Amino acid sequence: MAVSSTTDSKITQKNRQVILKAAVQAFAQNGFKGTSLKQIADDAQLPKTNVLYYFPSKQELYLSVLENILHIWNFRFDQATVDDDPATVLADYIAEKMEFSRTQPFASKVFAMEVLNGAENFNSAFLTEHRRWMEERVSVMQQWIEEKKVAPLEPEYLLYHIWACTQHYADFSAQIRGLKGRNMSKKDFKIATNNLVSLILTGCGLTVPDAYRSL
Amino acid sequence: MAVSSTTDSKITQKNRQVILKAAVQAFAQNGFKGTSLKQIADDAQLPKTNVLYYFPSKQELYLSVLENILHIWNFRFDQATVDDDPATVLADYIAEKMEFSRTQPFASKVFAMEVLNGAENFNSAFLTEHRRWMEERVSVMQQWIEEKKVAPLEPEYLLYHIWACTQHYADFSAQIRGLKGRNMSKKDFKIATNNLVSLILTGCGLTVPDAYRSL
DNA sequence: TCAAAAATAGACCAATTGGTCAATTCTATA
DNA sequence: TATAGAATTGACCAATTGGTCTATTTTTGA
Repeated sequence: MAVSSTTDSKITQKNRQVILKAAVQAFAQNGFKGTSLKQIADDAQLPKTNVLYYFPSKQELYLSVLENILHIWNFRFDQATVDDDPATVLADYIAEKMEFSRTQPFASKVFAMEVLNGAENFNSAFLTEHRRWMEERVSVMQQWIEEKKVAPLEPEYLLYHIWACTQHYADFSAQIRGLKGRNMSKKDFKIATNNLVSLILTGCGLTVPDAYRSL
Repeated sequence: MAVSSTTDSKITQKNRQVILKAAVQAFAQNGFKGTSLKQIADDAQLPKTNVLYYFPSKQELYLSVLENILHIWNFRFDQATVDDDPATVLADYIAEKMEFSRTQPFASKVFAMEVLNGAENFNSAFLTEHRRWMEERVSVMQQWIEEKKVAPLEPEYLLYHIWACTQHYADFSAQIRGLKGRNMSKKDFKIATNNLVSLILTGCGLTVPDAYRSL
């Protein structure tokens, strides 16, 4: 659904992408109910009727946006096993999620707002996959703990904390901008990432890899 | 503004509170634009006209809700000095914020959504106070670091991470519920708090106080 | 007790909303 | 080049929105 099928014409593909891009930003700024089709159409520089030509309804458009986001989300999930080095795996995962927050803040915000509003638009396929992923990660981390490689923290909560911190830089960028007086630069993100990696890895009893050492 | 003035009658005070309570939940679930006065009125079991009798407009009602939240927010900010024990101060602050997430999830969600949507409704007074508070906390933590009591992490980012993790349990409760299959109990919050305290304090090179030890 | 003020409430309004329909223009291909 | 299908577009519609106005009821305090 989310991926444009190959049977679509060039024009359809382009217009659908233009609309989706405008929609992500609009939904991120005003939520589902707060966003009007006119606003999306204006942003996409298309008449409103055209938006409804490419997406049957506002709800369907929103679901497409959401599906795209979840697709990226899952794509980026790591595939670590027990034999990998916990420090490297966790540090890289944190860095990857930070990079997502930096480059795709609107996607993160739409996801956040959907969850905030009750997450009633996630389909059961996503939830199933999400749970399975979680179980597998928890299992790997539990083995790390048994092997005394990682401090005995609940893996489930550790994952929540990693998500919370990394997504915070996208979702709460307005608050950070207010405090800093400016938007976070690429360099700021680098510093934040290293600080976060250091905090969490040290908190887990791990040594911080050299690549994340400068503070 | 947010605090009901003493000149208001009993009826006014009660009705304003009933409306505010309904409004917090409604705004948390649908955002500002997505919430209708009719919905708030129905939740408050009052005719819509009555809501507009107590609050001049939807915008003013929203600002009142926001001001109440910010008031609580600042109220709870700690007042630690250099001479206090970093471990105790940070652990208690984390626990306090977790308790806020547990008992006032809707307030946290409205705050989150306001920031998510650009934080354009925060008045400059809040921003000024927010910045001042931040500077003072950062200053205290920097001195702790200089005295080698705390690991050399950027205080600013450490605070972001504490906010992110603690608020996550309110703002992303729907996601956690989806993964856990149920809402978090009081006991779950206790476990999450101890895990978080352990993670962050250890990450800062501090010893976890006994009160937060059981995992 | 009784009048002034506070509170309640229904009827109503203009603006915006998501969405439909029919007419027109463009594009690909046989 | 002719034509079928794809794409564009403006006119339009019913429903919902925030908000006003006016009339009625309830409460308060001299």
